[in-house]
Amino acid sequence: MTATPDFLSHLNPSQRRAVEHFCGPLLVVAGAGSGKTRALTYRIANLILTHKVDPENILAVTFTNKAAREMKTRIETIFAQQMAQRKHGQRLELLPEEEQTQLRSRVYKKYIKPLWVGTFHSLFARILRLDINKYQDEQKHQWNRNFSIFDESDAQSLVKNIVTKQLNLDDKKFDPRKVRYAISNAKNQGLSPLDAEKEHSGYKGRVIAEVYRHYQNQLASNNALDFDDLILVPVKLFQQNETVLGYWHQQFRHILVDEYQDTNRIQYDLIRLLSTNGETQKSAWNWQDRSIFVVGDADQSIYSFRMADFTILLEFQQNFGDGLPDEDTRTMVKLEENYRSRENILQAANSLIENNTQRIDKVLRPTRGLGEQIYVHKADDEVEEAHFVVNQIRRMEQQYPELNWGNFAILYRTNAQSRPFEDALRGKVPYIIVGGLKFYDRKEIKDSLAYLRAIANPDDTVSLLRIINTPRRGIGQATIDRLMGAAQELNISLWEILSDQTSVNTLAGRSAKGVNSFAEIIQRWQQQVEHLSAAEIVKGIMEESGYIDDLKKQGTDEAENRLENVSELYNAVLQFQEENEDTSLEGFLANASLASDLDDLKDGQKSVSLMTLHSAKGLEFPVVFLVGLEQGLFPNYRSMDDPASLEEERRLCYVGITRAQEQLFLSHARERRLYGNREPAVRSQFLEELPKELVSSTLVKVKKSKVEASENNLQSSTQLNRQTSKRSIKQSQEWTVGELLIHDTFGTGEVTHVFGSGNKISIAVKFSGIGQKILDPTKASLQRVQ
DNA sequence: AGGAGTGCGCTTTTT
DNA sequence: GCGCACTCCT
Repeated sequence: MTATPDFLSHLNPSQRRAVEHFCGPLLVVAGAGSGKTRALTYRIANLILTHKVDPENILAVTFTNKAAREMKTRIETIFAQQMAQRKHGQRLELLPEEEQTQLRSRVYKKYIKPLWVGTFHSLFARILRLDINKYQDEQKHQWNRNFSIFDESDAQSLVKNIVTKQLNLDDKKFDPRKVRYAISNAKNQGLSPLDAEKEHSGYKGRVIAEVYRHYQNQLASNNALDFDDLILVPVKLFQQNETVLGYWHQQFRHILVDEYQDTNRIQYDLIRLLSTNGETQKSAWNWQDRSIFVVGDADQSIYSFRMADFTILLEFQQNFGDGLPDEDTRTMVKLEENYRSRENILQAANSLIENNTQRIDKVLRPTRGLGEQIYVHKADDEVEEAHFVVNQIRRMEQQYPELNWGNFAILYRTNAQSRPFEDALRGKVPYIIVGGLKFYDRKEIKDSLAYLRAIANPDDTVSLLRIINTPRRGIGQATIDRLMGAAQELNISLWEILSDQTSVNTLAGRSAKGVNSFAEIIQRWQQQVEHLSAAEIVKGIMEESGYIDDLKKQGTDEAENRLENVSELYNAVLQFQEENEDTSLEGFLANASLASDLDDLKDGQKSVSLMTLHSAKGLEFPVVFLVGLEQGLFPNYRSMDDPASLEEERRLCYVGITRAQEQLFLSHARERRLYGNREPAVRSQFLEELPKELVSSTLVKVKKSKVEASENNLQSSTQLNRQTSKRSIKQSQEWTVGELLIHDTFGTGEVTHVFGSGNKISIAVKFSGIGQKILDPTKASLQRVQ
């Protein structure tokens, strides 16, 4: 590999400082759209290329699995590019396809696969599968490497069961959801059930601590962990076992954390333990050949309900850095140029966020043209709002050849708002909904996974109970109660009863036959788990259990759909096996529990994206519709009487606005259905916080009667805004000779000629070391420099 | 044991 | 306005 990587020329000076930083701590304050992913990926590449860091010594924490995948792909491209240059003296994309694939797969194997890139949860689930046998909690509970990961609904029902059945409490007074939240809270402060008991003197707190204790006992007896445990257990393990900590400290010499403003205390503890080997004295730290590199933006902190705490970011300079003022510090870099959005959009975002008091001043310098005004649409109700948005999308898609459906996003505060938009889009425009009912939350998928979990981890009683009578095997509640009662009395797991025919025959009475045949199927697959791939097991167990036949027998559309989903799950397993070396059932299950809908959002998919503002973090779209801007909805009524929560809502709005590249539409309705009743709605205060001169509401209103009308009508009603829109889109193509730009694959270049006019522009760009290229600016992905 | 019918409460956001 | 939990009936 080359000694001085030329890819560094793609960076602006601050990005370059961040990328070239080698040892010790560094905080990168990265505003929206300032190229932080670029900084992260280039830095990783540079560590390996320039500083000869072994990829397996790099730990990079991302916020979603999707971000992790993207990061890996981008690093792979950098390496493949370098290799193409060195071995063939050519740009990667100029090589034969076959050659490219081969190069990429070599790069992947050598440099990408050994990297530790993922979310906190997936990375530490992986570490726990290696080391959890060395851990014991305060109450001497232990787990083994086949542990199940309980998702939020598993956790929820466990709590509910404890509150209502085991402790016979009033679930009005002890709302299982609130209790679960309190437990999560305790875990995120690193408190054990015993700590929680000491912490609380009041009745309610003590009861919750008791539920927590029961909850933790049950997790342990199921050999299961919840999401919080995936972070908490490693922290406790590292604290109680310095050999284990030492091992991982040694392993992860370079730690990178993305979206640092959304980490919470316990995640901070984890990172701190790993990077400092548990030394509390700064003077004892040794940064030789080590670094901690975090990237974040306090203005985009939107996960405090998940205990995220952006003061952790603000404290980085004291905790890790030199603590010097901004002018003198060597442990902080600010990325302030925004390469994403039009100036109008940026100014709106900036004005909005200035209404927050809890922030550090940060400027976002625009690098692109002024762009369009922001349109605010006042709709009659949520149905008309949806029609407005959909019609606007159809118009623009038709009008601008450079726009496709995938360039539009509809963002809302709550998942429940998606329905009217789906209704308006259906049959007309391809769309995908991110979030809401996730694939892995569907009944048939949860059932399938329960079969797999029961096979991988026989102690997982929750899963066994889910499927013991699904499909129907004539096993009723009475039988289940007797089996469970016996297990509890003997202090053994349900499975130990089920797998013993004598016990079953005594306890289950007339259902014994069903129970025994169920146990026998599970047992047979358990015995083969080591020899078979996850895919073979899924296929086998779902057929043999009668689950598939049962659905086929039903013959309804719904059952048909469920069958499709089950086979979709099978495909997911196959895909997982292709992408991962760990093809074991446990490997797949861990992945499945931590997967999210967002992970499937692909760029190539030419569909309008519908999602919540939270899901939209980190994404960008040429045209964004931010809908439902009404008091009580956004900002949400639960946040309105608490200043800190209101500021978080405002940050959420800020995140939404800064997703837009070219054009931003905001909408609100005069009245809206809520729980089935029509309620009048008031404009969101956030709308009032935008500078008047940036906003326009003169867009031609589409009347309800026109909604079903043909394209002709749509065209005529758009007359007014056509000119202005056109100007905005065109502006992105206006290039002048001498301008500098960054091309995704060719790097930095200078515009030498501009050909043609109007929509048919092409430009000639001179790239250093590559020469001149003629590009279509509407097709190529270009970033203007300054 | 299992299906059908009724009433109640609910909506933030997610790894 | 919908999903879920509970009850009653076969």
